[in-house]
Amino acid sequence: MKPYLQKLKCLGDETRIRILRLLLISLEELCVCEIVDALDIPVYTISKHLKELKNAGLISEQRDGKFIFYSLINAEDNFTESLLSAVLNIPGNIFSDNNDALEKRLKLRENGTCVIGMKG
Amino acid sequence: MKPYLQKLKCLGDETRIRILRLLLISLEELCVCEIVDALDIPVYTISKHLKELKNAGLISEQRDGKFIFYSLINAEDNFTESLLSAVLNIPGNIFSDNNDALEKRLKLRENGTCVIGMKG
DNA sequence: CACTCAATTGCACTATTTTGCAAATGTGAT
DNA sequence: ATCACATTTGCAAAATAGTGCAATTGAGTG
Repeated sequence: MKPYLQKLKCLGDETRIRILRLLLISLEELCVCEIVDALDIPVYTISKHLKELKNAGLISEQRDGKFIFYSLINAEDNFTESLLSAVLNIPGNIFSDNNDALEKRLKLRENGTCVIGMKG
Repeated sequence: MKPYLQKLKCLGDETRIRILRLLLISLEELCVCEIVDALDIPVYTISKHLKELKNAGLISEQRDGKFIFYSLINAEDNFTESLLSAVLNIPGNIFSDNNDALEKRLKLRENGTCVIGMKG
């Protein structure tokens, strides 16, 4: 039960849902500072939520130099797949501000990767 | 965001997941006392969780004399549908004790409805 | 109306979770 | 080694959620 409950609990927080949505929509790995700018939430808060999502097995982490990128795991089981599909089925307008901010932020990438820090 | 988050939060509690599983598997309305016996959890705890599930719009309530029956809503939107399908995708063995107890309890029905109280 | 029983509720208590800040870590550059 | 900067972490405070019991409601019955 524990792993299932852990994933479910993870989805019970607005910030984590917003993070998952960004990753679901953008379909690529995102740098912590890009997520911070897209959601306009303090780094340490984002960082802690990312940790929980990772512990729950919903996202994975790759470091590239100074930057740390997170990406969705690809759901290997029906349970996780249904969960992610639920997140994706939340109407998009709720997230339009976040998406706009992310889009703007992603334009600042160079060679397809993050090169600037926070407060961009 | 609120209604979506409310449903998601609802799924972050083990007791509520067990209640939903019973309703999903049995595919019929269940009396509070039947749920109590199936899960072996105090009535007042069950009652409070049922209330939350109802407030979240996941189940509905019908009184019939002394007894109150709860049943799953039929998901009208993709979001809710995905959520319920996630619950259904949790491996069944975790719930086998509950299912066995429920089955035993349902045998005590008369004319297809609950006629006895708690601690059956 | 009084009694019984199913179910809910109010309140206090105890987790569990979230947040905020300051300090620490890790990495690249000078 | 020092500095700058992205990110994480530890710890205390604040907010939220869950539990247990006693009291209450609501419905049926004598």
